Amino acid sequence: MEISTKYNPSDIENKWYSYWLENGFFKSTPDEREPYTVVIPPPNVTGVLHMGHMLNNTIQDVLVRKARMEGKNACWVPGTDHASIATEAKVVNLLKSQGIEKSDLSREDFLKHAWEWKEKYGGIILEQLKKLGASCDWDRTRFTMEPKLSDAVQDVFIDLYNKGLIYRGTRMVNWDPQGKTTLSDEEVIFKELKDSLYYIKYEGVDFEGFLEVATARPETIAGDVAVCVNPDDVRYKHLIGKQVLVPLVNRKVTIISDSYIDIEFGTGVLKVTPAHDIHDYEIGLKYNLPVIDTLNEDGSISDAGELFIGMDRFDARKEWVKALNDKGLLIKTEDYTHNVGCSERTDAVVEPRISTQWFLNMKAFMEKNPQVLDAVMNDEIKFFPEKLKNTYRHWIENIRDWNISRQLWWGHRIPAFYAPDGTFTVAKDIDEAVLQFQKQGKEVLAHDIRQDDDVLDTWFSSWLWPISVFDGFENEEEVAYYYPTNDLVTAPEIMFFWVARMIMAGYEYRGEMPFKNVYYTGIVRDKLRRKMSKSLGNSPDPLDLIASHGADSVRLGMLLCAPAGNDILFDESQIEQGRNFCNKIWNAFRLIKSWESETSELRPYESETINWFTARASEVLQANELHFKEFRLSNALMNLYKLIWDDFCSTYLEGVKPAYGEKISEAARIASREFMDLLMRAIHPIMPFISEEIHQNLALDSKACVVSEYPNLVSSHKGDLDLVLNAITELRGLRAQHQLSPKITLSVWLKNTEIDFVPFQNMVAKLANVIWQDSEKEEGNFIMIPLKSMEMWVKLEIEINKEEEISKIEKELEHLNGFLISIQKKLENEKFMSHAKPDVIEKELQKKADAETKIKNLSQQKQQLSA
RNA sequence: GGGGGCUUAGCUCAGCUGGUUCAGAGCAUCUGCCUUACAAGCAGAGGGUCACUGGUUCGAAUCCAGUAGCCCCCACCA
Repeated sequence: MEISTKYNPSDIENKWYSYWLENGFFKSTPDEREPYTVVIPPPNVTGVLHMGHMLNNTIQDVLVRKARMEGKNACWVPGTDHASIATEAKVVNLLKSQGIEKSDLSREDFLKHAWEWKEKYGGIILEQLKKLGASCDWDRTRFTMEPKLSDAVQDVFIDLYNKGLIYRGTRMVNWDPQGKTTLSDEEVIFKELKDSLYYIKYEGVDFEGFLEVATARPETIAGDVAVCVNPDDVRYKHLIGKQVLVPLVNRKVTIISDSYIDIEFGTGVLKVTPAHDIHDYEIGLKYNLPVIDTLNEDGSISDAGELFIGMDRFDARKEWVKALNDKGLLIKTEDYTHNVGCSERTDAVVEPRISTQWFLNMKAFMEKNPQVLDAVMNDEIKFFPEKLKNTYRHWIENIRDWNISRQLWWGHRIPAFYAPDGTFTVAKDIDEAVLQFQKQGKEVLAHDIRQDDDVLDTWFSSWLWPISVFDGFENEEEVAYYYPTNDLVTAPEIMFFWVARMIMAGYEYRGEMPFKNVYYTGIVRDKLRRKMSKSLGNSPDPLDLIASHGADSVRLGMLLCAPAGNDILFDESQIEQGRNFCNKIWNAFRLIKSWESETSELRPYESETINWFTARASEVLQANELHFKEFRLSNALMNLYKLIWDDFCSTYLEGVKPAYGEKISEAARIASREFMDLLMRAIHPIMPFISEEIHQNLALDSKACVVSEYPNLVSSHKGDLDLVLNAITELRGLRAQHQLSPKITLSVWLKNTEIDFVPFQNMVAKLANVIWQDSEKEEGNFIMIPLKSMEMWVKLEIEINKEEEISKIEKELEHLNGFLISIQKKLENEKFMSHAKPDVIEKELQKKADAETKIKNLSQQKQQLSA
């Protein structure tokens, strides 16, 4: 049957993916083999595949597939994250579009809607990963909010509470007025905003005149409880202790002093608003000032705000400015650029807010688990790229308490229960809570008790992922085998959110690291270095790319330029390169497939070519082992790309290819099929589909490619073919240089042959289109090409410009002589001879000898031309 | 403000412990080819003061210091 000249991925990909699933090749159960484990960074359950996922999961798949082929028990655990705030926001929006407000729903009803959403959209992203070829053990798919994982989360919360590491406290926290929840410090992103700085009059009560206060937030003026100056500020020293009127609300507040105040900034006078600024809050605590919270949870002005009650904070700001101006209290307005914290999820400007929340005491935790930092610093857990170790250390060393409670419904509800008197206990369920209260001597019944309304930060479940996906909190069977996992592939931006915390949970609950290596991928950007995002519209849909070019092409395109930690500049042309490569492979396969053989022994050039390629392939495979170990996947890929395209297709196949009308020897045909298969196995982790197709088609063994052996060749016998290839390249170059049509046959003869060239003559004749002469042709124009110490003479059918040739040779001679002199100088240099290592000197001597030979050859050639 | 990193061909990047056959690769460009696997191909070619300035060394793209530009992380002065 005729095979198409183009590789057609779509049918092939579906066929083999189903085949792999049907045969259970991705399944893993503990056995006597060495485990190789990867847990997927669980994508948001409501998410869809974007380019970042593509990159990330392609890398994981490469690692997992290679390990599987190396005979390890490869286990890649997939799953999704409930993504508390992100999912809840989506559900809230969906309901809103149906005219339903979250506030109109009970917790139970809302959760019903949320689960419906999850059931409907939750599997999409995993289905998309299958299109990419991801070889996850799908039977192990987990979800962070499924019962077992939820149990683990609650148990851990209770355990940490009992250990005194989790506490409930009133602190200034980050408040997202849109999500109406607190956020951890990591969920706040600072963005540069252009605002105004307003200079406002605070009239003196018991002194003449006024103080000028600069603020960016006039809408919080109603929350002012003092103004503060630096005690050393000569402008205001005499006013300390006196009073001013808070504008518009006319509250009398005292002028206090604190060294925190920067004399240089603004007017050197700070309005103290403890409810709305972390530093003001601290000053308030220090001087025992009241707290007036002028904002509601949705960011509108509260009753305590007195003016513009109910208005949104940003509208209220404008109104305040207008009102201040009307009263003549606004002195001036300056443009002001500063950084403002925004919610990672909702992008709303975050408000500092005093609130009672649950916290994890990180300092105490770290003191208990010093390995969390040490293991990374001493490379027990290796980071790729290594430079991120510093970032990690800095964060750990400056770690602050982790706010783990969220005012949301979608998530793991905090297992804390409150008695009517306001005291609480932490317990697995309400019955246990009753028992605990009773132990404390409180007579409460179940219906008197109220569970905490809040849920836990999403990452409070994700940090258990490498343990909980193996049910490691309830039985040892699987976790003992699979844990610690091997490689984690993730983005640097979630190093603190997730990676660091998994390491923490790992040491706390397993006494061991959760993974041995962390590969941080870069961000996928477009050609203009902009981050690919939905909102910018510069991100292609990965599924479209797969549909039009094939998964293998997409995977190759992604990996071609994705060194660890470097951003990848994605361009569809890279995928075209992948597609071209697939075609190249495909056509090599077609060629081999088409060969008819005859039962003859290996011809000398066939056997030389086979030896040469064996050595080349072995060289590349050896080098790649190191590349893979160091996660230099793009290097490994490039090596394979060149091995297949240049060494196999351009050299090997052209070398053994029979001349027109002739047949290949059976032995060479078999060798070629074996090489083809070897290359397919080598490239399989990167391009699983085309390699499986060809491997199965060649049918050299009964195993599927996906579970066949990863090739490991050891051969260093390269033979003399390099010199021959050199000759071919020279001849082709000569032809191109003189614009000789490939149809013209050149006459060639050799002098001073140092190897037996005869076996290769046919090959050279075929690939460079030459005919061999037995002896010198004394007539006509000829040119000498040096091949090491050999000389190859070529008779040209055209007139050559002797002077041009001579000047070319002279130029080269000049260069070589310069080179020779520099080496000679070096060798005469006593310091070099005494300092340099023997092998370096040896090398230099060899260079010298080679240069001398070349010079000799060229001089001779020059002489010949001049004659 | 603190910390880290980057600067090598038009583009994206390799260059591990210093040694001028290490100045490289892929893509792009140019030239010639519809050669009986592949024009999504084949065969050739051009292209870089390795950011700048000093220093260490017999020898520096490679080590050190400073300068300039870019990037990332952390902090977040009203």
